[in-house]
Amino acid sequence: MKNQTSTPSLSATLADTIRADIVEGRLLVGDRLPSEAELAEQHGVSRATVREALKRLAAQSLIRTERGAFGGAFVNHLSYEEARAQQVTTSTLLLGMNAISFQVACEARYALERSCTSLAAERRTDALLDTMRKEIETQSAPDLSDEAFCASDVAFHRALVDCAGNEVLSYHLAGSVEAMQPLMNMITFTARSRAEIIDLHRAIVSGLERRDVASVDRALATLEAYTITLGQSVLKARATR
Amino acid sequence: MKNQTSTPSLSATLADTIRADIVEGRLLVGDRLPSEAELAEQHGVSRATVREALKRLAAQSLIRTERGAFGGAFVNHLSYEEARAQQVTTSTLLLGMNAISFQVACEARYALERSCTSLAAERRTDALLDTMRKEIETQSAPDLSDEAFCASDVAFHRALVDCAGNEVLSYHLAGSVEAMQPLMNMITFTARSRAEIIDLHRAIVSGLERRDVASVDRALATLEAYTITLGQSVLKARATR
DNA sequence: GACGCCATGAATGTCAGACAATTAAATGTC
DNA sequence: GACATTTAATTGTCTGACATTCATGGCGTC
Repeated sequence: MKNQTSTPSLSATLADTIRADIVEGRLLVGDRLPSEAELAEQHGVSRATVREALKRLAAQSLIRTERGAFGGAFVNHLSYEEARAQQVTTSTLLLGMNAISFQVACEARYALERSCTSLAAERRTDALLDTMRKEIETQSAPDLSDEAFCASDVAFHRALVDCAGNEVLSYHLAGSVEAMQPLMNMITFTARSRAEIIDLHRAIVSGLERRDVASVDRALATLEAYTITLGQSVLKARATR
Repeated sequence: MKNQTSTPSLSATLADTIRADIVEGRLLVGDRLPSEAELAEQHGVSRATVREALKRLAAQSLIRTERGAFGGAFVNHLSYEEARAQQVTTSTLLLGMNAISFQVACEARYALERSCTSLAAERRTDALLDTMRKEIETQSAPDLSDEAFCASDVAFHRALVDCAGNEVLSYHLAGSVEAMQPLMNMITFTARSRAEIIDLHRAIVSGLERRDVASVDRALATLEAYTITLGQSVLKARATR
């Protein structure tokens, strides 16, 4: 009996009702909800309560509100971008709040990422390979900040997962990769380690080019092991400090 | 000029401010936010506006509110369960709203799920194998409804991903598997197809038992192909109707 | 008739003030 | 010390008002 929630608030209940209407298809994308005043009357609550319920739904991108005449609350079309942004927020918080070891997080991330190698090798396009090559160039700049290096790293891996040519897969993988970024940002990348990583990135691109699944997979495995090593040395440095 | 967002509402801005405080670590888990009245004064807005902002954050499970003296809004500890529930809501909506072909969704789901096979074979426990066996028994009941069959299927696959012994991986995979459930529910499972699926489930368990990665992987691949076939025949049946 | 301007009305966004409900802590009582 | 009562702080809800936004339609001018 962890969560009694003795008296769930009216605004929460109303939000749940409307959410169910949307998720279960009784309200379709683009549909306009009744006005706040109408909802208030229909459910026997005040307008303030209705508004709190609507704000809850808006926070989950389930609805969007427009002002002015013929404005109101509309069932939102959830785009991949919005969905991914939400997933990243949630996952980032989850990772940050649960004392998760760097190793476990890394293991999960690379396990997930490797799930796209076979499709990626099969379907990779020249455009995406070019994107990856450009990111490698960016990463090679000697005066690049650690943050910029990480950002380019994320962009590289996003291009990699996009190679699989499956939007749904890209959505899930990009979310999990991005959620790792704050953890990755703890690492200070020396020139030595950057060179190592860039070499592996090159191996990945070259593997995709030759549609050589095994070599891409091997490069990712090596990258995982290397990243974990880096993470552990950071942790050791902190512990002795 | 699709989204000007000319005047973001005060409650949205305030929510963003507090969200940043949480995500960027200025507010830690368990911290208590100032009372609504104090927040209203601090930010020069009314209490109603503050409340709308707080409801937005509560909808994302970033905070939780308690009533009574010494109650208030507290930075929430995001559990795996809450995080997964949110991810499922988002992903389910994304799949439902974007005219995604069953095949693409299925391909993504199984690609992701197969990312845990190697770890699962290595780390599977007897307890989890037992869970999987029990679900297989449930699925074998001849008078089982389609919904119950699907639910047991989800439970089976959740146990499978849990075998990998990595919480983070389980969180991501369970989310993507569950999000597929509404799509799976469209399928009517004949006795013939249930038998086929159960056989493959048995193959998975037996493969894990023997720590035979390749055979688990093969069973999942077959399951993917078979599920896609089933999905397509449903679509054809609908088209000719 | 065509064009631009403005009033109108409907809706959301915000505010102020009040009261109800809840709950932990302080206080009183035995 | 154990138990009942009061108290104060805080969220939850309601009411009524006003501000702001914006599509529509009417009006006047050319």
